[in-house]
Amino acid sequence: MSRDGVDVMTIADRRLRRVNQRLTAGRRLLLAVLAGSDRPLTLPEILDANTELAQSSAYRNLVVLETAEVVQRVVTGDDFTRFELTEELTGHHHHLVCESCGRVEDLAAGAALERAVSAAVDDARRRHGFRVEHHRLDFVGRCIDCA
Amino acid sequence: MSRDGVDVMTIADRRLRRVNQRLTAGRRLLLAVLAGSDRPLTLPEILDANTELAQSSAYRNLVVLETAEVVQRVVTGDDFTRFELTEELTGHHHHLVCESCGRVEDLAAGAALERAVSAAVDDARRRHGFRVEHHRLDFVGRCIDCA
DNA sequence: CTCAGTGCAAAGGATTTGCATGCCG
DNA sequence: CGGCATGCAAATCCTTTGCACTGAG
Repeated sequence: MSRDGVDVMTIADRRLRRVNQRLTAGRRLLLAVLAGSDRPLTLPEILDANTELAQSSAYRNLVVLETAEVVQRVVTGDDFTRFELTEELTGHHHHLVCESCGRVEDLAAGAALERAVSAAVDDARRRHGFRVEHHRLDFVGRCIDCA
Repeated sequence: MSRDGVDVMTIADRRLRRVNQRLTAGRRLLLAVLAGSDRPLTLPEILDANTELAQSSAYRNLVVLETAEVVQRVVTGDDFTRFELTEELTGHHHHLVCESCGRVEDLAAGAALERAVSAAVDDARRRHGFRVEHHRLDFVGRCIDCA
């Protein structure tokens, strides 16, 4: 469980209003599924956990939630895009991507690592004029089941 | 230019043989284009640089080169997968991904950052039983032209 | 009532694949 | 000659979109 469910809904409601969208039943359902997972989920996984919602509505609502900055996409290269709550809701973390089964787990970020990343961000600004907004760090390998 | 062209072909030839594949003219062409770029390229970009090759052949050969561990995919989330030479050929680096225009630039990795990453790798092993093979770090933001 | 949200079905589009042809060894 | 690489065209399949309907306010 990533975070207390009430908080997520409250924040989502506020952010949706900010972009003139409403927190509907379907969106609430999606958020509940994502909040109940400790890893990003594919659309099939989301629908399995939740037979109530049509596939197209799920995709459409995820776009809305993404626009409202409540949900973000995680692209790993396998067939499906995955979705998770934004890091402001779950805390900054990285991903462990199993190249055998495709599974994606969350890994909490450490302070030392983030400090080193900050230095690299400065480097990117200085050497490339690139203004970094955020970063993503994926560790690719074999999960405990596939090892 | 990522690396001396002759080296790339020699290494590619060796690795292709290792998986019972040949270094054909088309594959040589693809490698030359990738070796001549300082950033990962989309398939349309590769074909633009190189009118000689059919789209399907390009895709198919990239799969072969990937299997031979000469080429690797870079997935950023926009419409196209990108391709680059494997890091053993180009050196370890990270990516600057512009969320406005989609452009991807290379950023050389620093020693301090890689040390911190190593520590995180150990952490993943200890806490998740995950065996990390490699990692990818993308900095997402605005490139100098889009800032 | 009105308008946004929903579901179904169809379209879109990057990538993959089938198959006939040609070429390298 | 034999088999693999190639090109064209068609298929795949995740994701998006069109459209008519429904329900909340």
